[in-house]
Amino acid sequence: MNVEKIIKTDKVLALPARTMIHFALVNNKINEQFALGLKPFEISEQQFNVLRILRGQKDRPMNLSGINERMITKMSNTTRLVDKLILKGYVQRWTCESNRRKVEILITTEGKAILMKIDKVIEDVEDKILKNFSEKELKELNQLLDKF
Amino acid sequence: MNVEKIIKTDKVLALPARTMIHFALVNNKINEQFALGLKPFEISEQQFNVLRILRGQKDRPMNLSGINERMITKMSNTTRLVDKLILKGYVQRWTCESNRRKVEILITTEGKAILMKIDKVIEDVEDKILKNFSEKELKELNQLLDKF
DNA sequence: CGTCCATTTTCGTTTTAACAAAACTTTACA
DNA sequence: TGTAAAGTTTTGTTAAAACGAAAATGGACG
Repeated sequence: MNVEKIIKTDKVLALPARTMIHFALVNNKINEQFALGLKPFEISEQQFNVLRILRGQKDRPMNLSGINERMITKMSNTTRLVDKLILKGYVQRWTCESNRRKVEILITTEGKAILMKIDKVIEDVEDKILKNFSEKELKELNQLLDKF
Repeated sequence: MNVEKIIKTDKVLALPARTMIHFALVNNKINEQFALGLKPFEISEQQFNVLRILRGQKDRPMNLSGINERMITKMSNTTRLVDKLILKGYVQRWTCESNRRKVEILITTEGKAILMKIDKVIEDVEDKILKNFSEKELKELNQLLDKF
């Protein structure tokens, strides 16, 4: 990926600015690929994230805050993400017995099933996106990303 | 930034998956900072990009495709970005004499003026985001980003 | 018990993005 | 010239995200 070529400039970009633009371009590329992979499942990337998070808790139900803390979405929208997933039958929700302010959210069997299918596709997408990286380079990249 | 801590997992993530999550987290952080910096100017990041692109062309007017090629937004939305900027008085638009399908878009004096103010803020945001990076590390990061 | 406050979730609204299709102009060419 | 095709921009519609405020419950304390 050549930044200057993509944004069609012949100027020399300052390194920090170039890094920011570079980052945005890569992120865009990644998002496109993920969206493409998820499209056949008619599920958005954030919905997919919710499902992954719920699966990670095994069969322990989570409440909204718990889910939200692990995501980058705003709380108010997490509610709606869960709404969508309920409509599709991938998660269940009920209000918590002991504390009626809370809700308990759990992934369903159907949710787990589709997640397994999606997993394969996502792995392929990841491999495709990262195909130019050696393991060593990936580690270096992760170390650099840690600095943010 | 510690990925596992942020997403509150105690699992060992596969390196490709971790990289993708890492990337998304960093991108989110960057966007938040930029949005915060731009907020006082009541201008979105994409609107800011349009202005920067127009300035880059000096006083040569651009058409929509030209702007759009340098951005990650879809064409149809670039129209609306320009609409917003016209309302604010930062750009002008008229239909091209020689080819009436095209439009000519130009940054105004007001546009250049606000851009100069924004520049300072954006530089600060960049420096803040990248404060943990040495120049050498920034170059390494850019080289790794090129591999995408 | 009643009242105030903190916690948790949801709702309403506005802005932004994605996608598809229409509108308008030019060009080519029969 | 008339008409189809291609190029350029705009519009319409729907889904997603950002932001702020409201609702509902639980806990503390007079």
